[in-house]
Amino acid sequence: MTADKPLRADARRKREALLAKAREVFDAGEFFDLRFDDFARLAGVGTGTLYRHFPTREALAEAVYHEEVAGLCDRARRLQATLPAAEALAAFLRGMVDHIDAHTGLARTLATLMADRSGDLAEGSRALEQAVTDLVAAAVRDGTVRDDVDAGAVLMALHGIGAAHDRPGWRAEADDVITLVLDGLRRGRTEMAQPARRN
Amino acid sequence: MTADKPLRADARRKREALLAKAREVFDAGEFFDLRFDDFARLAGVGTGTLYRHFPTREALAEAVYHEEVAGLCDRARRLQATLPAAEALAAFLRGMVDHIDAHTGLARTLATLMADRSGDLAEGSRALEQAVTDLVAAAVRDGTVRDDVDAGAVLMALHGIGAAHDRPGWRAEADDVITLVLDGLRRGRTEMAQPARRN
DNA sequence: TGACAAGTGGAGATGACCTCCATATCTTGG
DNA sequence: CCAAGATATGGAGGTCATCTCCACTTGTCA
Repeated sequence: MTADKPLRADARRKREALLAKAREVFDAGEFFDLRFDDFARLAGVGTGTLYRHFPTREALAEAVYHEEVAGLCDRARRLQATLPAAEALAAFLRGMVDHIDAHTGLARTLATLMADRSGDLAEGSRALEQAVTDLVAAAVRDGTVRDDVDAGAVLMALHGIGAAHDRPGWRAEADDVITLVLDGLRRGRTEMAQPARRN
Repeated sequence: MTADKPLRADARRKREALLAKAREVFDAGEFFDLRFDDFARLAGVGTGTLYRHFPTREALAEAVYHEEVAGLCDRARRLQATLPAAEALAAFLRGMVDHIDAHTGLARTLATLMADRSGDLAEGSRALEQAVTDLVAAAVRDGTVRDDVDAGAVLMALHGIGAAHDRPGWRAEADDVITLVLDGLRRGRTEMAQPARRN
């Protein structure tokens, strides 16, 4: 998988410059308002070089996203190691909202990419999904969370939060989504909520 | 608002043709794989005519989306008139999943547009939002649903469902999201779910 | 240090988007 | 019914972002 060849010193430097500038532009939310060529210039690199390192906008985004996700996964692991399962899950989800809130531009960018070509980001997402799945599984194991809903549902809810981040009352609503999910995850309680599954 | 001038017979016909073809292409999920010019040809119309009626892709989408939303709002009103508030809400949300499931291409298209330029669809969305808000408000009024979460949170969750519609286990996960939301909406239950709001 | 490999940058081809206007089609008053 | 004016059409062509290509520079290794 990561059988990448050594990469010349020169090249690594340019690549780093591109990533650094990309992170900056991401956070400013200007990723899509910028001509891709201009972005190259902005990073002090020729167009050709940009395209060599990142063949598409999405590839560049994926690279940034990757580090982002790695950080979040670390956090999930730390929480899981130091808190009871249910609290770890709650803390993680609350933290996600904080994180998105603190990096609005990045959230906007990623939401767009997700919707556009979710395939390209799927690999990065997988790690995040795994982290959430682990958190939920642990809580199910110790009986604090119901076992009849898929962790994917939590991912979907998170996705909704990220994708809708430009709503006026975003922060409050996002917190409410988490509240609903966490309360909904408590064991039992399915009276008015049977899916009318057809065939 | 709708102070549109009469529109010539000819023009109306073309416009209708465009909308019909658009709906078709939407449902097939090919909306973004098609050159906009080619779409005009496909609908049997010149490029100029296409652009006159719908200045942008988004404008065209908005028109299709508008009818879509009108149908959903009707449904919400009917449910609200014939069922107890909580059941109406549940039925509506379950029905949304069915609807999206039955119109995958459309869901994909709308999700993309939402993320890209949510501003353009905001007007259409507003009607849907109002419908959900009404359903929730009624359920809050008769005491079956908690009053401390915003209806916007439900919208966000729905958004997540729509946006993630290409996940492998979509249907089951979508049902689970609704289950979580509905169970979470039941009164009380906030022990492990306090938002750690900062300032 | 020389020679080969690896990487660079930017000029220009490509192709999608949108504008513009000469032409065609409706409509309406006489 | 028919002219005249208003309204709408379509597609050729301009504009501009994207991406390719290759002559040249820079790094690496013996």
